[in-house]
Amino acid sequence: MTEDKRFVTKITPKSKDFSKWYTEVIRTAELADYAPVKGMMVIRPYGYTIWEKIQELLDKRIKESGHSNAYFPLFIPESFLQKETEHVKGFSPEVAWVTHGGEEELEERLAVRPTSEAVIGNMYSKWINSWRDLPVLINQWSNIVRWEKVTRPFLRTTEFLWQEGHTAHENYEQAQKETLQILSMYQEFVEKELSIPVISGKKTDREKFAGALATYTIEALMSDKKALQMGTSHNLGQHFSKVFNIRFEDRNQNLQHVYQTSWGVSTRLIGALVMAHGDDSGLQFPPRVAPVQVVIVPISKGNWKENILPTAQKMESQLKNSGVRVKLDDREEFTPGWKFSQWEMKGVPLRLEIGPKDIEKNQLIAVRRDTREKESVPFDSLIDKVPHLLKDIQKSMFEEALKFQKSNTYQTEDYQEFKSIMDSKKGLVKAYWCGNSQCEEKIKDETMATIRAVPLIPQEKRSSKKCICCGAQTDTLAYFAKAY
RNA sequence: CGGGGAGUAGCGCAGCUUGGUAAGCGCGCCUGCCUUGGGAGCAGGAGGUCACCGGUUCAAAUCCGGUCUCCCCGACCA
Repeated sequence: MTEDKRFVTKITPKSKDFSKWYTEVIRTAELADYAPVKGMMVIRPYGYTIWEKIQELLDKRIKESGHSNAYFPLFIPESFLQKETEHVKGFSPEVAWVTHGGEEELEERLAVRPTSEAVIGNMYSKWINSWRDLPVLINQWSNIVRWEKVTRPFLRTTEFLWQEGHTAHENYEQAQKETLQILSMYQEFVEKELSIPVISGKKTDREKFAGALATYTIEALMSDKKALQMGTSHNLGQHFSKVFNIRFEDRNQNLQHVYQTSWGVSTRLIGALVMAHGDDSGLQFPPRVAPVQVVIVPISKGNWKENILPTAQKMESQLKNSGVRVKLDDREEFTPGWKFSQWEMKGVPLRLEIGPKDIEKNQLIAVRRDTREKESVPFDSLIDKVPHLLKDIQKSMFEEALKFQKSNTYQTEDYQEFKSIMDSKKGLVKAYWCGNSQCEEKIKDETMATIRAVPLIPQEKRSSKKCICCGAQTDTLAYFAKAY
């Protein structure tokens, strides 16, 4: 009978229906809610706090590596977008257009930015004249609109928030160096702060950014064993500088076009946090980005307001002073058990319980969200113990995810085996690929798997094998997976 | 964009086949009492333009047409 009651408020188990679990958990935990316009969502305070943490931690890295923030306009003249043909072909199906200002029809339509290469290119042509002006290292935090046909909260929404870096350099080598430096910055950021292990590499021509020379990506395996693109870094070469006429006089007094890069990560990272770490009880956030790192639940028993609450409050202020994001749940209307479930669902990494028995023993109980291990902690060591536990949770969440990634990564040279893995177990499959997009296409048609990344393997470590699809000799190894 | 499913209280749903009696259930919410170490109990109470627009009818949550949104599976997509 209690089983029935519990079932009502519980979310759909992840194993039963992953999609349903995903949307339910996002709404129940109040990360986001659907907005009245198709494909758009409201990021609620609890979810937005995570975005603020991501911004804070990534912005620091962006600035430390020499970049500065700026802000470019939301609207882009249609003629700008059309200058780079590949670019416009790539984005035109998903651009939203402004056609009127008030009642007046505009002479030229304005695109709501689907990305900012075009406006920024236009501005760079005015700002850059000499090699002394280079490199230009600018980042912007902004919103983006892409008219997507299929949308899902955080993973793909009509409007989303992101960061886009746009740099200009003297030569190809410097642009390439920047592209790869950013890629490894993203990898380090995602693995350290979000506790999500990624694979990194180059995108195939089919999957690269519209208008780029080369696109590099970090990809992670979600817990339903599908891959998610977490961030990309593009070497744009001179494509945009040629069409936007971004020229400079180089050190040898020759006039030439700059070499550019662009790179971004978006609110999709929040979706990744949900799918990589969540379980049947709900969300699970790594402490570094968790909106609430520690929740204190006083056991409201007997005369608890006099006997227990003051201690709980003291714990709260001690932790707050030592920089921990802590919340004291002193609501009277809920039982402790209810609160336990509630905060687990919301993904709080550490819970501290304090009850009459603990007061007697001068201790409290600490419960980890990831392992659910309970341990008693003496009051005296609270301030030392909590940061230590949080650090450990951060680390072991990464290790758990890495273990999952490894045990769901396969390597095969047999196409039948490849197919059967994609059919049954799913996950990442490493296989040799000839580099031909026809093979890539064929594999996609037959297995639904796409090439997520071609890992960057140094020449001397390469070996030569047969393409999984056509059998041609090749030294290119690729990661295949079904993807979001 | 194609195929399928759905929209009734904050959430999950029943009612629709056969139009009228009935806007109903569980959870949540409010008030009070009592409880509180893993989603307590009792009593009372509030809450609905039945997604929207139009049509048929004496009468529509229920029948018909259209629109919007969400979910699932494809196609497409940094």
